[in-house]
Amino acid sequence: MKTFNIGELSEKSGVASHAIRFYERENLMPEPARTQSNYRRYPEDAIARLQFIIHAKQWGFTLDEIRELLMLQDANGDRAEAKRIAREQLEKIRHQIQSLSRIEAVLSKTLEECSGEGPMDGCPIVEAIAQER
Amino acid sequence: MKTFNIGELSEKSGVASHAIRFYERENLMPEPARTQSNYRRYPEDAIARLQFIIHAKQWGFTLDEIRELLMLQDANGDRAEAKRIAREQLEKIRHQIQSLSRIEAVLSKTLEECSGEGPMDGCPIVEAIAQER
DNA sequence: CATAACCTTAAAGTTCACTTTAAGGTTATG
DNA sequence: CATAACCTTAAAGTGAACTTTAAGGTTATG
Repeated sequence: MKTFNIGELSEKSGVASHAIRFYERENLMPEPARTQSNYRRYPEDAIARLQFIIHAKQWGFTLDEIRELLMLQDANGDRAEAKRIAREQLEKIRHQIQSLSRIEAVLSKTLEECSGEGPMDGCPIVEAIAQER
Repeated sequence: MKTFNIGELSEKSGVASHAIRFYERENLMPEPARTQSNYRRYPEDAIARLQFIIHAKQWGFTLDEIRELLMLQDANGDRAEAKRIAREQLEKIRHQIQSLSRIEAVLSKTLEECSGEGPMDGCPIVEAIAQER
């Protein structure tokens, strides 16, 4: 099986070498084997693990949550736990969508109302922001 | 007209005293008058200004953007500028809603697929995150 | 008139997720 | 065999938006 230096792993995974070391310190990546000269040597599946991290980040998981998921995987832990983490994440995302949608509605309505001409005094945008609600 | 110490303003506006001083350093709040003993003395409209900042933050504006809006107001500047800032903000919010909605769809589908029972090995949630897409 | 509850400043700490810098040691290339 | 291109560590820096701490000075209360 092939093994990689940190630079090669960085290229293959799209994660900067320093970020990989950072993930190691943060217990997201396991400590890899070392060469005689103390260089990190990674097995091939390190690529998949980094890509898991990247995707989980895109899904809005924090590094703390990702660490939890990875620890469950490493321990071949309980699926119910993973489901709980994912469900909490879904809840968070739905909340975000809701509050952003409310803002979107008010902001787009306000923008329609504002001619974009004249001085700030009485500008509907400013007044909408100043509004209590 | 009434004037306030920073603590009273903090209470009335719901913004911590230290945050108010921070906003002053960041040019979001004007330098207020001082008493003989160098205490800040705020006029009543400082409350409205802080509430404007709070609401604009809730709308997702950064402090940089809020500073811009406040400067436009202070200068009684051009409404077209304010509209541009608000339009950019609307664009950002729409983008966020779109990507969150995509994530919501995949995540909720994945959660339905996962029984929540058994070991992690083969868990659809983990596999969905690991997936390239 | 002591002391609690305010106020002042400057500077450092917080969180997140890294990136950058400094000061080296190692390996590959011409 | 010089030198470029890697690798190592520890520590500091980044940015956003504050919060906390330190070390005081001032004002209100019993």
